[in-house]
Amino acid sequence: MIHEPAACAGRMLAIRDTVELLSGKWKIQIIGTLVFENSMKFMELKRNIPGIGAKMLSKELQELEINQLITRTVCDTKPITVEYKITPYGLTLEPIIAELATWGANHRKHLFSNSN
Amino acid sequence: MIHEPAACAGRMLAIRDTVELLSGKWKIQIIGTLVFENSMKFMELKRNIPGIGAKMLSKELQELEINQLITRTVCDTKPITVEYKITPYGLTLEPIIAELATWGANHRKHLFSNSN
DNA sequence: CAGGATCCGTGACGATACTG
DNA sequence: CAGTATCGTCACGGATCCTG
Repeated sequence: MIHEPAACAGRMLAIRDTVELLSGKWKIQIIGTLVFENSMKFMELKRNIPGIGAKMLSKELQELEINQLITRTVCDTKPITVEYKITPYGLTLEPIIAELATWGANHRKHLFSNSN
Repeated sequence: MIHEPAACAGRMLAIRDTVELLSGKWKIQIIGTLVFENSMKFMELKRNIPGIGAKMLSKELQELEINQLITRTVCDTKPITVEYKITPYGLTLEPIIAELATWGANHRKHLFSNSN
């Protein structure tokens, strides 16, 4: 963590890249559950992420797949079924997810201790 | 990091909270520069974040201030000047920012090694 | 210089209905 | 069940002008 202007600019660019990759209302949540569960069916994901619609889930999953963060596998079960799995590269995001989770948990306590 | 359903739901909630707090196109970048520079004038921030407009910068700063992540101080200089500073609580976000930055940097290498 | 007021376009997002 | 197609909306975000 050096503090020169050039390094700072590069750091900002890196941040921008990551944020853009995880843009959208649901991507972080999707990655968050897949990092934990490793693998999940479309319907399970939909149930696990309250409020998301099929269209949005489908779209976000496609974008995540394009970026090599997850894989999509069609299982030939009775009614067709699709399994989404996090890739090794996607697992790389785990530290970010973990930080977001622990910060959010602490934030709850913070709000509470301020008598909210 | 236990793996029971209840803990999972709580974790998702925490993630959601954090993401919401940092929602918007610019908040993470603003926090990112303030975590580094600690304190900055409005105009410096605007120069430091390419593409942002005065209205957006102002709005995002207000929301960050409401959430106790930064402070706003009016300096009575010749033409008035406002200084934004990260709070101790705001500094708490540093691990998240750091993770985003290092991941983004690695992502660049990843894309390069895949001959893009 | 900081930032509010106003106007406006775009696209992200949602609901519904439909196919294989 | 998984996904697409179609349609509609609203708020996010940008450009410009104006004030203390």
